[in-house]
Amino acid sequence: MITNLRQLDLNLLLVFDALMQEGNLTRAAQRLHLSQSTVSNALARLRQQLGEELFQRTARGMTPTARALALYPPVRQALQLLQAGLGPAEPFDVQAPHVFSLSLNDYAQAALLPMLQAHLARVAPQVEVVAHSDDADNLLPRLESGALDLAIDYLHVDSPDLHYAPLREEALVVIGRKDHPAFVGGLNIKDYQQARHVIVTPRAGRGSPLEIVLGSAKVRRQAALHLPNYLPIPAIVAQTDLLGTIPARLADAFAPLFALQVAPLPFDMPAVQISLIWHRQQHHDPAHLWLREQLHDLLA
Amino acid sequence: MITNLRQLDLNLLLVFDALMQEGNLTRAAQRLHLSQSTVSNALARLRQQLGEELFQRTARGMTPTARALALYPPVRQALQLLQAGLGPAEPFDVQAPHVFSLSLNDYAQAALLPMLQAHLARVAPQVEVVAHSDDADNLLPRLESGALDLAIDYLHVDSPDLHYAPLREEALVVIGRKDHPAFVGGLNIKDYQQARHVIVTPRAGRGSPLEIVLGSAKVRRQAALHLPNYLPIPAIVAQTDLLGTIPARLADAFAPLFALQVAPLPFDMPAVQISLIWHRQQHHDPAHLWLREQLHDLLA
DNA sequence: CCAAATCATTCGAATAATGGATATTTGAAA
DNA sequence: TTTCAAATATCCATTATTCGAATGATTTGG
Repeated sequence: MITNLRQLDLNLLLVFDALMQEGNLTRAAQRLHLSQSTVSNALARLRQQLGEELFQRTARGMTPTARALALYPPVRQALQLLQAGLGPAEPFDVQAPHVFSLSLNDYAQAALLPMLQAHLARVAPQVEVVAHSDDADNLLPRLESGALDLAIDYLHVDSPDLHYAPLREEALVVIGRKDHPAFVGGLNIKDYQQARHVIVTPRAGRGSPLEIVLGSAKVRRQAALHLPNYLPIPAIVAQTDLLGTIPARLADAFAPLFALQVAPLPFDMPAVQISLIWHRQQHHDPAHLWLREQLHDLLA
Repeated sequence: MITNLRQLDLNLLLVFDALMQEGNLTRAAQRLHLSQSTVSNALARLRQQLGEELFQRTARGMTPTARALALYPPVRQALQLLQAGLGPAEPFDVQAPHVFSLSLNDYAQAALLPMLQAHLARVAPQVEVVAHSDDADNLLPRLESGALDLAIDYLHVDSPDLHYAPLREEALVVIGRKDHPAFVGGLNIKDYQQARHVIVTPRAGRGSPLEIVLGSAKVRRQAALHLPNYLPIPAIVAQTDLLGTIPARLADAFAPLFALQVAPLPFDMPAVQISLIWHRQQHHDPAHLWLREQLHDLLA
């Protein structure tokens, strides 16, 4: 079994690929512009290097063994990747089907995806977007593996492999129900500390910018309710005495609907910088570049 | 530029990969257990075969050119694929993160996904499922490219590349609002033909099993409303004089809620066979195999 | 301009790939 | 069974490639 690719002459994989597709050594040789004997020898070498039978001889050619069948998909896919990657770089075809997968929190989903969707429907109708909820934990590996194309987040994971492009800023405000006593005469820091809060659960070990500012300013607040999402907060706040600290744009949208009071933060905090985040593996991919441009144009 | 992979010695890609990662020819040589001169020669050959400069020499090693940076991701990914594919086949790790993408219509989504999700949450909490709506058109290419792992459908695309596994059968029934006159004294075929219907739009050129049976039995019905989905039908039927022909299980669930009348089809029609559909490229993939088993177990 | 680090080139020996000719194997038809 | 056509394997001489040690050339920071 191969554990290191140096144990194998990768050129033999071209022979394997052709052989799997032709099912016939002579025809595979023709396709490769090689002699039949060369291909036979190559196959023998491949068998020897892998230590396994790959084909069984029949009267009409070669039929693959189970092992060969199992080997074929990754080989085919790898060769296809190389073919595409080494050939001339095709620009992204906006008419072609393509799936992008993004990670972003529920507020960002609600704020950005409709805009993005409307734009895509117009300029690239075959393009699909799959949104995943934000999960700080596996961000890097998922971006690296390509399971995620992009993240939209305030997180700053310190890795030389990640690219960041500022997308927009979100200022935070405090919301509370109509007639909430904390807002009388303006919300000050004492009111804020004495109230109980709905907060968005910090993700695995990482404080949000808000938590960090609160921590360094030694402001303590008591959480009565932890949520994984932002969108339910206005409705909850409207029906309780809890305060919520949420993006201003979100507050602006919901405050009228729920008759909420909105107050600026009673302490200094810079707006939260939301960035596009991607892995350098994707940096030069034409499709990826195109999506980044679209997002940037839409939000700047 | 490479148009045919035979123009290139694929083994050189290992050198390229190591060089990209080390940024230093001497260290790359060490990592590959080759001499420095061998790697230098290999690099010269690679440059010659690609017809492009890939690295620029510096005092500390080699920095990649833009071209090399663009080349690297597909190369890295291809090598990783090969490494994984040629190595010993790892069984699927149910604890590891994994994303499966499925195509199935809205009714199947509602009927199957909660079950699947509950099962996965228990046995494979890190596994995510992405559902895509059914689209007969691009099924084969999307399954082939891996954009879709599985389809769940009654479609039978005749391709030697696709595998089918019967999953379950869906019988169809007719629904109408309470007091709908067509149901008086039992729904017969004349009632069915005279009524107007809500129908699910047949997908690109392909009739559903129902359409086919209707066609060959020369039964004509008039559609008043075409929908792309099944789930809205009960609510629509409840508020109109339209009839709907939908899966019995769906009717059973919604008839009580909307006070609907349910009648068997007034003509002979075998139950619709729903199958798991996948591409042979995926047939041996351990993760894929695992998912197929889970689905099969859940529904049989 | 020097020194240290690093990459490129040269060269002969060893190794491996190639393809023409020929032998062997396969499965189906006679 | 025998025969036959189609196909793969093997042999071998030729050609091409790879390897690494030694040496030469280049780069950049000091």
